Amino acid sequence: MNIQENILSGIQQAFQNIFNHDLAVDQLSLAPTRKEFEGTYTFVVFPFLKISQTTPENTANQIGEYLKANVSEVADFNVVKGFLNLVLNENSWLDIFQKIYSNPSLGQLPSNGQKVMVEYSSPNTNKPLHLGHLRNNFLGFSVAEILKANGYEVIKANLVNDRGIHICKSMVAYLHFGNGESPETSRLKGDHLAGKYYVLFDKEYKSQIKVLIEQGQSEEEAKKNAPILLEAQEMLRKWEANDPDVVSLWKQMNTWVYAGFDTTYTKMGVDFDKFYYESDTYLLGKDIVEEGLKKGVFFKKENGSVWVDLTDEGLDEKLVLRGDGTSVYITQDMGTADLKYNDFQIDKSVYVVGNEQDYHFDVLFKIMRKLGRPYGPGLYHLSYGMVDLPTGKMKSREGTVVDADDLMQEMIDTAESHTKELGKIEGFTSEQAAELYEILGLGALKYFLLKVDPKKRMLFNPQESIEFQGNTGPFIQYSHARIASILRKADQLGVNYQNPDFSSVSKIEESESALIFLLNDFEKKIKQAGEDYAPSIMAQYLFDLAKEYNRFYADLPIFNENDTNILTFRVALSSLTAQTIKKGMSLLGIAVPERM
RNA sequence: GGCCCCGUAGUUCAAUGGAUAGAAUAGAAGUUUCCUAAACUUUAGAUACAGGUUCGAUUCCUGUCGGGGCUACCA
Repeated sequence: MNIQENILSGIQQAFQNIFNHDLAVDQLSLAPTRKEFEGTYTFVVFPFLKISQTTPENTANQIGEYLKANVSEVADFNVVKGFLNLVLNENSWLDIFQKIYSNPSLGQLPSNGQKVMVEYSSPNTNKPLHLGHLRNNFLGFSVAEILKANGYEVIKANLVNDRGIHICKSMVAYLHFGNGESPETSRLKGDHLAGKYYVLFDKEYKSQIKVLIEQGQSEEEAKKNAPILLEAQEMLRKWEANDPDVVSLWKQMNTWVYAGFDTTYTKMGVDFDKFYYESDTYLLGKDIVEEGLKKGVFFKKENGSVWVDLTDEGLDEKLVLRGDGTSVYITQDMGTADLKYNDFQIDKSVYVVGNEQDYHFDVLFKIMRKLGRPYGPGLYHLSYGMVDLPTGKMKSREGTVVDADDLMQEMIDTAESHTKELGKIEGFTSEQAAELYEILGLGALKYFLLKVDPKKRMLFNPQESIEFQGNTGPFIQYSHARIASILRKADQLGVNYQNPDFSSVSKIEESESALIFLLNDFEKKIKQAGEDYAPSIMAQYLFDLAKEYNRFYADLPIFNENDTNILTFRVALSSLTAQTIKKGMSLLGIAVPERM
């Protein structure tokens, strides 16, 4: 039982003994005391005045007296209006610290026996990844790691969109303008090569439209009749008919693209346990349409098209199969949902997909629940907001995107020049230096994209957004490096902080208890981040922790301390902070350096 | 038009219905014979607007204004 649970159960007893009223513990909660008041935890009594039948002050005072007398950790209390502020005694702080410090599996909750799949990334194979994909990939990876820490068995999945009209566009343009170019001859990464022809397609398409309009067609007609578009559509038909030439070109281009993606994923530091390809799954789901018709969940219209009626759930009627018997996207998504379950018997399934598809997933999940799928209640759309540029939205076709590879490299370069300016790489080999620049550059980028609530739209200003000071990844990394330096010194001096004896430590400074308070919160934050699928909660926490550590660091010079036990305690406190930062940052997919 | 999301310091972000709305950055002023100044300390600055519910509203409800998304037998 941890300290908060202890106090809450004390409050529960207080209500029983003083007001003769039974309350469940989960009706009670503690908030951290604001720093302008004395105390650690605050209990707000306003909601319970009906029970106490007296003034807020009286209620708070009576509960305070009870806690002081009956809960050993509570040393004192004060009451401000309806706020009961609790002061913990010094021994409790040490007890709390020692309990966490001796836990061999810091930041890892025991297995809950559940399996969850996190699908993320899910790129199209006609173009390279951009800034928006970075948010998706970092989010997906981080959420997967956070769920692991919460005790889930996690399967990271990537559903690659490797077929369809967009790939055919790149292929057609390649046939026209490619001259047999390959990644080797052009020295372009494969995904960038495919992207180049996607852009070329659009350029040619637009100029053909212009010509057709000049010849007298309406814009609408011209958009449908442009020869290069007709070619792409014809190519898609051939692909579906398994035309050997088309399939061979398709395989060739995808092979190039995957090699490019591999490089990018490695740089990002993300990975996957399972790949699904839409070329394998795009025909799935038709059996579910049949099933739905039999169960009466779907209905058929006169022209043979199949629909689901979701008006009772506040949505519309939605098409699930075309009149000609061909699939729409949701048909395939139904099939893939079943496929995932059949492959892994997952309890939960998380889809990391942008919020422009909110409606689509709302419909998909409601359908699967109506069909009574066992995994239905565990379906979750992690809907994240777009990343905007100061110039507006990014568009791949028009080339107004921030390329993922370029951006990561710029970050690493910036980290390098910044580090050199500060003169911080004395004694580094060139390999070590290069590794550090990568850790810092990617740390800054990942932290920047993860510190914001995933649901919210965010702005990325390439000039100003990425910094290395303040609420940033490098600030937290720096705090870790500082501690690492202290631990090296402690090791040199033979300080036994691994198995410390704190029996003679009697006084806890304010900056120490504030730090212990935060360290004690780590597990709670892991749970919250998992329940809300929100790495931002972890990011904010780590920033607060690093900030608190730097305050402690400036406040109390460790090696000037004469009392060996106190010195050892402070080194141990530093060590636990470093471990917490390291583990917490790993949940964000961010590495921390030993020196910087 | 219909549906959904969002409006918080100059800027980028916080705040399970709780106290005097927190940070960071940019601005102003300080800290280094002392473990890494990518740090620390001090200072100034914000809930779009109008109602309502509540002991208490940035948070919940209604309306207005502003921004974004969805609205195809596309995804």
